Amino acid sequence: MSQNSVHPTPLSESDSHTITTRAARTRFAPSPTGFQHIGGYRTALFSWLLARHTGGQFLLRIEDTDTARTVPGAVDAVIEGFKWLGLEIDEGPEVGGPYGPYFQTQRRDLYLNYAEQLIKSGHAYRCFCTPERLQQVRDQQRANGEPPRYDRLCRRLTQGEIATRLKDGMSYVVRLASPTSGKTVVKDILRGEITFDNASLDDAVLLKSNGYPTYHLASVIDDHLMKITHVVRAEEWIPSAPLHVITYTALGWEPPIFAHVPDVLSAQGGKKLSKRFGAIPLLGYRDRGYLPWAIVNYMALLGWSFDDKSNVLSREQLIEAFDLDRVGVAPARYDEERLLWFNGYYIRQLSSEELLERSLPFMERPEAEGGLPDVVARPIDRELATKVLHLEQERMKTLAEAPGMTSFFFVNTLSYEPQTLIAKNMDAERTLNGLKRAHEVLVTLKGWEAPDMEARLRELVAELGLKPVQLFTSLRVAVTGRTVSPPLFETMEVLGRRTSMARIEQAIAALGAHAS
RNA sequence: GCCCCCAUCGUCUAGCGGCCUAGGACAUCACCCUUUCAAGGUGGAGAUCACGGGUUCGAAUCCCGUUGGGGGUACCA
Repeated sequence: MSQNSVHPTPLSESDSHTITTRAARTRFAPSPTGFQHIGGYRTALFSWLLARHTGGQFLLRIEDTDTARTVPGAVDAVIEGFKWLGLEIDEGPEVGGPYGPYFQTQRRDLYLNYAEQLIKSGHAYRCFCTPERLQQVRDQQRANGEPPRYDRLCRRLTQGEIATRLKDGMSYVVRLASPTSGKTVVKDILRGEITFDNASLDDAVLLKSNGYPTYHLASVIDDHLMKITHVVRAEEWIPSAPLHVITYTALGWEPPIFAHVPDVLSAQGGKKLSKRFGAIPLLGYRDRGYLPWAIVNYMALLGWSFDDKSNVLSREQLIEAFDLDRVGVAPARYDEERLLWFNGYYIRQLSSEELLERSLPFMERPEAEGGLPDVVARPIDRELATKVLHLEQERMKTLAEAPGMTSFFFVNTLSYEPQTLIAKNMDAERTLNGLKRAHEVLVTLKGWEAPDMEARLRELVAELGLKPVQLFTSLRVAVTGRTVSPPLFETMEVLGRRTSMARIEQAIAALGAHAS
């Protein structure tokens, strides 16, 4: 088997069925050269969902063969990201597994052996060309309007010439001997069959001169050895997919099923989401107060849909419903508004305890990092926080908003413009009077419960011939220091009698001074 | 340049030849609820299904072309 074209069979109905029903082993194989963002995790999510849906396994493999670009901490961050999202990894670094190691740098001998095997079988060859010559060739080709490709100089070397160079200690790479005629078909479960003219293929480097494999070799070998059934990866891999198919075949292996999923585009423009174009690392969302499942739910619907109306999906529902067949092929744009909506929705679903546990870290961080004012003692009173959070729950879009929204419950002194005490269609005098009368009414109250306050204060509103807004606005500002707050009476109840009354008194004083 | 992928409301999408005078969600607007803001409810606006040719009794749905966007073109993944 050498330079023949590959003749695949079309994807039939039954193929497509068995393809998604048998237990799938999938993998996410990032290179630790940076920090993964929503785009990468979305691809990983599809992989994970396929594995879970079919009762298979999801593995994590670190493609760290580009040692120069490896970034410290990137591996830990990826794993941390999966943990945070709640997507378990069945095999990989940390958890191990029967097909390890899961770092490609620890599998060098494997790649070397297979490269050797490919050379022996004539599917690959040593190339002694220098980078300079390669560059020169490409420049020339470009100048001639030809597609830049390796000119296969070393493919024509005789055994003797090769031996001489080896003896001279010349460094070399190993290249794939791509077929030069015929066609190679890549079967993609999402896109059907993609046909490539072999004449347009390049003799890709499989093994670098430093002995490390390139993606093209390493991923093929690992995916096969790790028994990966479905390769779910970004669409940027489509152009090199024929090389992979050829390599599988050359090694005598059956290629896995490919699913090239579309990119996630940046919010601003039609560019692929990336650090350069508006992407933030996944864990950045955790720091910004996002709930992991809100992210997962949002990501799942970026390029995949269940039907014409499903929107909010639980973990169980998602796993049950997910199918590769329903993954779209058109790139989707990242939409922060929609993500925020999901986040707000899931925050509203939280129990009091969960809301507390999730919000506390945000409230307790230093003021400079967005936490409550530093004058508020840590740890924060959990009982108070629970009540307060309950009041703000349906208003929060992110957990990071908690400190800002609730600070007036925790501080001793409020600071606001006395002017804001005066409601629309009110004046200072009537406002002052209203506050004084409200104070009188509240003082006489036996208990300190919202329904009571509301009943008595509404009577007062009627007595003063005012509209509820006219009085309640003043009280709101007096008690919270802001014009926007949770419902007034519940707020006062949580705030407590002493604090509420003191604040109303302060407002009266402030307004008195302001008016005079 | 060459190769490849893609194309339905602003955004995510449903649609896989007749159920479409194109459905849902986010965003947006109005109204209701209402002590503010939210949440919730109701309703509206918003897509000549990129364009042009076919095929067909019939096309958003199939085919071809055009345009537009994206990706690849490394001893990076």
